[in-house]
Parts: sequence; structure tokens; C-alpha cells
Amino acid sequence: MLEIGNIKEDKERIISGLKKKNASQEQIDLVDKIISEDDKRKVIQTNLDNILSKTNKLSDEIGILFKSGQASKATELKSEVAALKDESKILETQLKDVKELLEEMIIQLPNTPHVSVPFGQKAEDNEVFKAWDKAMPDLGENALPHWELAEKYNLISFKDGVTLTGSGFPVYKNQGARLQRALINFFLDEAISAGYQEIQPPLLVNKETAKATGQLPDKEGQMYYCEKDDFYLIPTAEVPLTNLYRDTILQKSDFPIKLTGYTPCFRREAGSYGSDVKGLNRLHQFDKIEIVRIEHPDKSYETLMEMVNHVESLLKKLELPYRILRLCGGDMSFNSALTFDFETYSAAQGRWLEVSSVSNFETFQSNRMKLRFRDDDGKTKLAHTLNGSALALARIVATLLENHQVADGIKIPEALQPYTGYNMIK
RNA sequence: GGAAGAGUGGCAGAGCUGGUUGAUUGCACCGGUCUUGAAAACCGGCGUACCUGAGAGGGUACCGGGGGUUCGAAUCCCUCCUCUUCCGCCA
Repeated sequence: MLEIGNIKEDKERIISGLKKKNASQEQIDLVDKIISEDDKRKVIQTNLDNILSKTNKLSDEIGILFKSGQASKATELKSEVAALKDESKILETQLKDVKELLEEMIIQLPNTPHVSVPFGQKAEDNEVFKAWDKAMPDLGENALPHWELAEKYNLISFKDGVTLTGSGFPVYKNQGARLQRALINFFLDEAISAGYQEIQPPLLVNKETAKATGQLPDKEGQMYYCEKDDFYLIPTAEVPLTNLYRDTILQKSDFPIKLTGYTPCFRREAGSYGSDVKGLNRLHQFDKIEIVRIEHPDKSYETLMEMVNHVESLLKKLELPYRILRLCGGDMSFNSALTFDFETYSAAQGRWLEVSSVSNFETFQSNRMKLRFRDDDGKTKLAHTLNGSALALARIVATLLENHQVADGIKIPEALQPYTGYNMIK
């Protein structure tokens, strides 16, 4: 959620930011409406406070009068208070309505992009920030896509998943299950040695939590929902991890806050079809290790690059072909100010698969969840939040299988071998 | 799931027969005096958000959340949530 103060003080910059993010004309028109509505809010607040101040004073007087036995005088004042109370009731309702309308409008505005974000509408407009420094693997004619490899070596059963649940819920078996577990441990260990604190959060969260990180109301349809208990299945560990610091005032010495956690992620992915959802490309349930940072605003972009380097190091250790994209304004998520996507090459499919997305949200999330810190001047300010996948498993498994396949099996990268306990899938 | 009790400022802990109580006090924390230095002692400060003001300051709201009674509620009533204890169930 954008800060209303920024909207008012820096209107032109906000508008040009919204345009860069391909906001609609309706969204841009909201800016002026928000400003005038907030002015209205202030007037009402001032009037209301004045009336409440008067009633408070009169109530005190009434108390004193009653104690000194001047009941008739007190009764006189009572009617005066009653009139003021009617007035304040009206203003209170107005204030509530204005605040609701304001929130409703502000929540519709996406975050504004960082200056380095390239202009553009679609995925094709993203900038290749960094490409792999090695040659793309040449797998030859007989290379198989991961879903065929999974079947050939009995690693994953998509069919069994359909029986148990439905499409998009694969069942991992044998060396495939072991590979999953190995990757989870490998990624967690890497994060821990980079200084992240490991967290095991709940997989179901309440409305407040889903709202604070921006999943509600924006992505309501994307989440699985347990109606009976009013809980949402998390679409990413970002949600519970970041919310650990909801409604908090940090000291400067608390920075940096570095959290990591492994969780399954649940996404409805309604409307996806075709080659997009083939095999492990897009699932309703997949495993992911997330890294979350809460930072001082002066440090957050430095931190973002640190996270990018961390994710890159993982892909290098797994010996996977990758590229890093700096997302253009139109392709960025609603919440983000700057996002780097990581893609690995699916050699057999001839396409790039997104395996990580590392973003700085600046104060967009912290404003909604009231995550502040006390700055040197003693004032509270909003902290910056960041997060990234390090990494998302299913697609990593897909490209790992494809890129490391040889005639008689699939080679396991050296870094992963201590975790798998085998060096070859056969 | 059933029964009883409880939720107050960073923590501990008063207030809860309604009226200068945003809230006694202790600890923690910050500044100062004293000291060669430290500790102790003493003095002072010490919540958040919003409105207003150039500023100093002034005002409003908040004692788990929401609603109600009343001129006036941390204090009374309703409701929800959470915690503790006992019972039931159970990985």
C-alpha cells in the first residue's frame, strides 16, 4: 500500500511511476481522488476532535456539579452534551466512511517502480540482467522432457497425483522423493550458512496475515481457502515469514533481519492450461525455500543484490543454465518496486522456466502491516521488506533432470550428492 | 468439544463499589549529578496513531478485538478471540 504522505507530497513522481507500471487511467485518476478525500478526512477529524473535546470538558463539569449537589445545573449541561453527541455521531460516521473509501482507493494502486526498472508491457520487454557465462548444454537428439524422464526412472507419478487429488499434485517416489528432500535440505543449509534464521511457519493463515503481505484482496482467487475456519493455504512462505513482524517497532540494531523457511506452496492457478501446466511446469502444490529480509530503507537495495547473488550461487552449484532478468514495469508484481527473476533453461522443452523471483517491496508491505523501526531522530519510520525464492523446487527438479540427463541415467551435481546419497539416477 | 478463571504501557504488577487515571509502583531503558572509572545512590525523562500549530505547544483516540449502557467506562453489560487450569478426545 502506497503511503498517503508520499502521494500528496510527490504526486507527479507517483503518477509517472504508476504509468511505468502500466497502470490504467482509472488507477491514475485515483491519485487526485485520494488527495481530495484525505483533505476531507482531515477537516472531519478536526471538527470531530473539537466536539469531543467540548463534550469531555462538559462531562467533567457535570461530575463536579453532581458532587457538589447542584443537580439541576448538571441536568442543564446534560442536554447540552446530548446535542453535541448527536453532532459527533454524525461526524464519526462520516469519518469512518471517508477512511474506508480512502483505504479502498489506495489499495487499488500498485507499488511504484524503482528508477532502474525498464519500461515495457510484457515479458518480452524484460531486460536480461545477467546471462550464464557457459555454453548451453547440447543434449543431442534423444533428450527427453522431464515428465518422460520422471516416468522412465520412476521418480514422479502424475497419474497417482490425479487419483489422490487432481492434476497439479504430483506424487514423488523413490529417488525422486529423495531428490526433493535433498534439495530442500541443501537450500536450507545454504541459507543458514548465509546467515538466515530458519523458521517453520504454519501453512494456513488468517485473513489479517493474507492481507498484510498483499495477497488479499488482490489475489484472493489464487489462494485455497478453508471456509469453515476462515483460513487460507499459503501461496508462499513469504506470507507467514514477513507477517512475523507485523505491527512491530524495531530498533535500528535489530537490522538486518534474515529469515528463511521451507514450506509447500499452494496455488489454485485457475485458468492455466496447455504446455504451461505440462509436467512440473506449473503445479497447485510445490515446495519452496524462501528468504525474507527486513531492512533499513538506506540498505534495502544493497540487500536486494546480496539476495540476487545468493540465489545465483545456488544455480551455479546445481550447474544449471540460468539467466537473470530485470523485470519491466508491466511485468512486475503489484507489490514490487524492483524484481529480478531467475530462469533456468529447460533444454528438452526449449523454454525458460522461472525458478526464483527476488523483490524489494520498499514500504509497500510494511505500510499495510505497520512494520516500523525507530530512526536516529527518535521517530518511527516504515522498514523495507524484501523476499525471494531460494529456490522453488518443482521447476528446479524439471531442469535438473533435463539438463543432467545422459544416456544411462541422470547425473547429480556434486554439491547435491551429500544430500541425495547417490550420484546418479538410474 | 465441556467447565472455571484471566487478558492493563518493553516486562512485572496496581486500579476493576464508574468521574482531573494514559493510567500508582517496581524493573528495564535514556540523560544528568556524584566517582579516577564503574557500581550504588539521587534527580529528570521514558507508549502508539491521528488532528492542529512555523515551533513551543494544544487536542482526540487507544487498558485483547468489536458493540452497548451512561453526561462520563480500564472499571458495568453483550459478543468474539486468546491464554491458564480441570474434564473429554487424540497424532
